[in-house]
Amino acid sequence: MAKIASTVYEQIRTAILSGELSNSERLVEEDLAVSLGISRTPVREALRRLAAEGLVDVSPNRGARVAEWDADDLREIFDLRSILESHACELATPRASAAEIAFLENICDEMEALAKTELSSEQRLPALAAKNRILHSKIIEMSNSSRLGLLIETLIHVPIVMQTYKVYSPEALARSLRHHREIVTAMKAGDEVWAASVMRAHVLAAREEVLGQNEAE
Amino acid sequence: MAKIASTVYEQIRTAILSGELSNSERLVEEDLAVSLGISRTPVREALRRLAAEGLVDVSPNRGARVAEWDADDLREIFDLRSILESHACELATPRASAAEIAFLENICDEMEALAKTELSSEQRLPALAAKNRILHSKIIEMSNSSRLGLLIETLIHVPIVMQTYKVYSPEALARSLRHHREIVTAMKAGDEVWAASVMRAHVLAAREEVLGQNEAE
DNA sequence: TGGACCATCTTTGTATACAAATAGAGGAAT
DNA sequence: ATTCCTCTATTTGTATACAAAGATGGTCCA
Repeated sequence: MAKIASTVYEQIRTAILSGELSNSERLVEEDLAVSLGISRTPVREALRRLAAEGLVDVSPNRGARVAEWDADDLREIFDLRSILESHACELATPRASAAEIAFLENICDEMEALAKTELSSEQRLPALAAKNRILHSKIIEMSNSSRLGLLIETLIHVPIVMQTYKVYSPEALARSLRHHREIVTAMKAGDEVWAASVMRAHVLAAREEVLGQNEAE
Repeated sequence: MAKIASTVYEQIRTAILSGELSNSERLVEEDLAVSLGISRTPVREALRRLAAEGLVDVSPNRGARVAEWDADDLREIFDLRSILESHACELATPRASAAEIAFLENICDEMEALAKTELSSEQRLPALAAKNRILHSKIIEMSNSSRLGLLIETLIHVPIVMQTYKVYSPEALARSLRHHREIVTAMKAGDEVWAASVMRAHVLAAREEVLGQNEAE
């Protein structure tokens, strides 16, 4: 898109997803514009775009605020993710090439290796979360349905969802890795029903983990 | 949203969905603005919003065109609809009140009555299509998942999908009505698996009908 | 003290002006 | 005739200006 507008879009978006702008903070066009040294026009465009994605709420004549998510939102999001990512597995399995399966297996190997290292949680979890995202994205990409990918993207681009691994217990993490391995095994075997089922369970397990953690706060 | 911007958004949107703006027509901001007697600013905002919904494609510095959909897009759309609307049935069934079931049964009655009248296709089909949309929307609303509703909305707001009934053969129409009746019966019985299964079949049948018609052209 | 009303100040919505980028027409060279 | 180039005309992207709608704060009255 536009040069400046998409840059500021990315900036605000990253700030929201990383959590540094959360708390239904007000986003005043003029303030953002001067702090970025640009005019209101591209800021406005970026905000409207973020609103369309659901990352900010805008009310007429009252401006934009960072969107908020409660436990019910999270339930909904993980519920839909479980349906859609499971469907992605189903579509991807019969199309998977040997190279793609090898790629997925490699990520599983790396994640298992990472989990065993003596690094602190602060170092390990972001690395694991990154690989987790790559694995999920790859499967979605393999499903060859661009719309499916877009739908899932709009769902998972929510701060808490993006930081899922940060709230995982060691047991939950171990289980997550076993799910991954089993999903890839099922895909390699060409068993799409198996793969889809485990993916469903995998995402629903993540939901329980996140919701439990969230209520504890 | 804004007064003018949302009005023009609705106008362009309706024009696209009704098909009067199809054919990947170019949408020049200035032209739209003068023809509506307003400035480019709200037009621009409307176009970006339509782009976010997928109804128009915009390229940097090159403007907006009405989006196009091919057979593969339709396959994808109906595939995802079948998954999501089926899930809506599953969620809606255990929550359905007697009044809601009665409402759905009433729509089934009306559609069956309409199908039997001697009106010409030109009069009958739009009326049936309208009631069909109400029935599907009601079930989605009953699922009580706002995000699910939004996802489905972004999928079905595509010209050809909106005009599905217009390409139905009499047999396909009859089958569609029987599906509806069976879905409602299953929901009334509290059998969410039954309801979801028929809904899945219902949407996939629509896909075949639309794709068959589309290839024939 | 509490609440309603008014003035003002802030912030959004729209219009206009200007800069940057692209598309298209026309001409020159092969 | 075809291809490539340049120049111009359109069109988009951004900045600024102004109008309209909300928020804010203070005063007056009970």
